[in-house]
Amino acid sequence: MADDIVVDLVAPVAVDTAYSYRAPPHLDLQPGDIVTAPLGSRETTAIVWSVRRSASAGNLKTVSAVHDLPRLKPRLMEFIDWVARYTLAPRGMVARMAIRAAEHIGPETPKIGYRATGAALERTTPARLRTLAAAGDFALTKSALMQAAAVSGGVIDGLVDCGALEALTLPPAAIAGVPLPDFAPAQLNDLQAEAAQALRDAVDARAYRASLLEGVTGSGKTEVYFEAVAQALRQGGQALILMPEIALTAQFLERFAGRFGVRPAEWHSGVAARKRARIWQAVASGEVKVVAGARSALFLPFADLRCIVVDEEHEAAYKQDDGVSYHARDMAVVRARIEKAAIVLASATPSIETRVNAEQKRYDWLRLPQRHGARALPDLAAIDLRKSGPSRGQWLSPVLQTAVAETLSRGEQALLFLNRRGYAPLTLCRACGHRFQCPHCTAWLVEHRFRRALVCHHCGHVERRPNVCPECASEDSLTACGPGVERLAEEAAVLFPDARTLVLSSDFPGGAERMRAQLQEVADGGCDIVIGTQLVAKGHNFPLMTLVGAVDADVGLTSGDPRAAERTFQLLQQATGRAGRGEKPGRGLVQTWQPDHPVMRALVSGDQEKFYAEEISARRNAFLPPFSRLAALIISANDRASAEAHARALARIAGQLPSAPGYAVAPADAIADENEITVLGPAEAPIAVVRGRHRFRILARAPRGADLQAFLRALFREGPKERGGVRVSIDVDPVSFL
DNA sequence: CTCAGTGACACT
DNA sequence: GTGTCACTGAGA
Repeated sequence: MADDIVVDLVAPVAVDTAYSYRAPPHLDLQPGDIVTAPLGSRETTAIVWSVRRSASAGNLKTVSAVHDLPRLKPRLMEFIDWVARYTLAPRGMVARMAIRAAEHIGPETPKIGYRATGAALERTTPARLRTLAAAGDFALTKSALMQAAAVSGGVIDGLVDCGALEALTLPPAAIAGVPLPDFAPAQLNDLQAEAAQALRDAVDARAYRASLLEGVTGSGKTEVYFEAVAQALRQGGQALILMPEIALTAQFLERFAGRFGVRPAEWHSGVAARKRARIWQAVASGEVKVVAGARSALFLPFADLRCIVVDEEHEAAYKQDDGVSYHARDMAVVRARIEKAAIVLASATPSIETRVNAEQKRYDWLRLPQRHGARALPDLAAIDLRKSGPSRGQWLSPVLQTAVAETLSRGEQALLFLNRRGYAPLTLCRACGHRFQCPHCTAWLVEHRFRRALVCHHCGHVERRPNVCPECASEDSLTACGPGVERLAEEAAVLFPDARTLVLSSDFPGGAERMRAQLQEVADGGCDIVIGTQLVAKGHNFPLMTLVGAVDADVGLTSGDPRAAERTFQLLQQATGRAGRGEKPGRGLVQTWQPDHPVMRALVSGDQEKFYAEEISARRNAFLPPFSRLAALIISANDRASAEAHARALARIAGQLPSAPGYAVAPADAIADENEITVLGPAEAPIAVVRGRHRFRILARAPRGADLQAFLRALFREGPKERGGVRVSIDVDPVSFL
């Protein structure tokens, strides 16, 4: 009897192991094929991971069918394996990210268009005439025609029946045009040209090569990395540009089109499932040459990837926290290594991790220290809130008020930047001193006057803002303390009653689409004063903006996270960098209580190097990333007590594992031994409450090179059995250390 | 005694 | 991830 063919399939389910199936010989399955197979009581899509011969496949289920999709390349499969091992996520879940989009490939429903034939009508009605007038020679879809002629579908059907309109099947729209590497090359200055040449060489090398492209806002980083993309195109290869979701704007796509003639294929959560499926296919076939996408684009099945760009490399948004938790910037480097491609990490304010990699020569280091063209960097000054702060009940100091007034009088835009959503960060009772605190965490409740609610920004808890103090029952005694963007808008409306003011905050309804529209409106000059949280600081150009006021620059500095200084510096640098990107020079005013803080000094003096030097040595001394590696176990349950009990039990067991010399309840300063894995025990309070689940966290810290993954796997194996709805997940390379 | 809601478990 | 099964508590 002939041997049976057996295939091992990785299904998009939360398991790590591949399942074996019998393969019908006529399917001729190869690794990378996408198939359907029975799993439990249903049929699932799965990836053929390996093919072998076996004497007895008698008790195995049989593969049902092969999809008519391009085979996944071995390099993508290797990447999936790598990510799963590194992040300790089930391999099936990582595979799912790579093929999720393909599952929406259905038989393409052909679009029907309608066109006037010119045939005479037996009976004319106003609706029919309108429709024929709107129809013309171009075929329009039914809904477009209905809209244009303001008629219902019945009229169109009637016209088709009597021959005045004809229905045609429209050819499917091309998913993306072909970008031309030499469509409109930018004029580069000497430094840019030099950096661009280095990147072209890196792409030409056809080998893994990582480069940090560090350049101040406005120095023309984009033009430079476009040259790397162009070089990949000249070779007939593909390129991927990763960006934080918020930065993927029409503005960027147009800029790309200006350089290459067409827009790149777009990949983010706002793209419809069907369209994503088509892009997925076109990327696999090599038809799509350039993808600009959010972090999930990293798992696309590129046919021939030669270049990856990670724009705004330092952004925390590259970290995915739900489901498989991975850092897209780091995984992009891994993908580039596997694909033997060039990778460019671009930022004005690189992460400490990337800077250290550049300094240690793991990455090439390309620097653009000046702004492109004649534009100077904005003129920055600190406003010492202790000496020249605003009067009581106000948040804008006299200096800033004057600056805004001057800016408005010149017809230019001002940005008031305050990284605090809502109306006021704290509400207290003047009568009894009661402070509104979140029942689940230790955070204050933030008043959102617009929604008439008190909100916990830590865990999402919402309650109605009462009029009476819940503690002492006094009426009208509740006072808002401190500013939020809503309160700032109130102040701006009083100070500048004639200015058009727009508040931009991520918690306003309407989602990402509305946000993009509003950012565009600002860029087009649709308002005079923009009041915004961190999202206005990022990735968008406002050519008319000449003044940026950081209203409370110290926000975030006291959060206790060792990355706080780095993040505050990056944020303020980016926010103030919004000023003066158009024709006119910009100015930045930074209101701070701590003008002597290293972050403020570095910001105002422009001495970024000193800041990096200090931060890096502080990290080295504290044995923090990138001089160690961190992973967090996240223990969550609906019931706080069981989550906490489980976290404590896990920490206790971790302390007994051979590779762990012990654990400390106090974080950060408890290093048992720099050469061994240290477990920092569970915090007393839950880290957060997410969707009703209380989350505790245990940190594990390991020296570079230690097998942190093996340790965590052992901890899982030896750990207490999960019960009481307790779930444990792992976050390798957490963005926040605490 | 039935039914919806919850959690544990297995899936080749 | 998702379907199934056992178990629970509310209601006829």
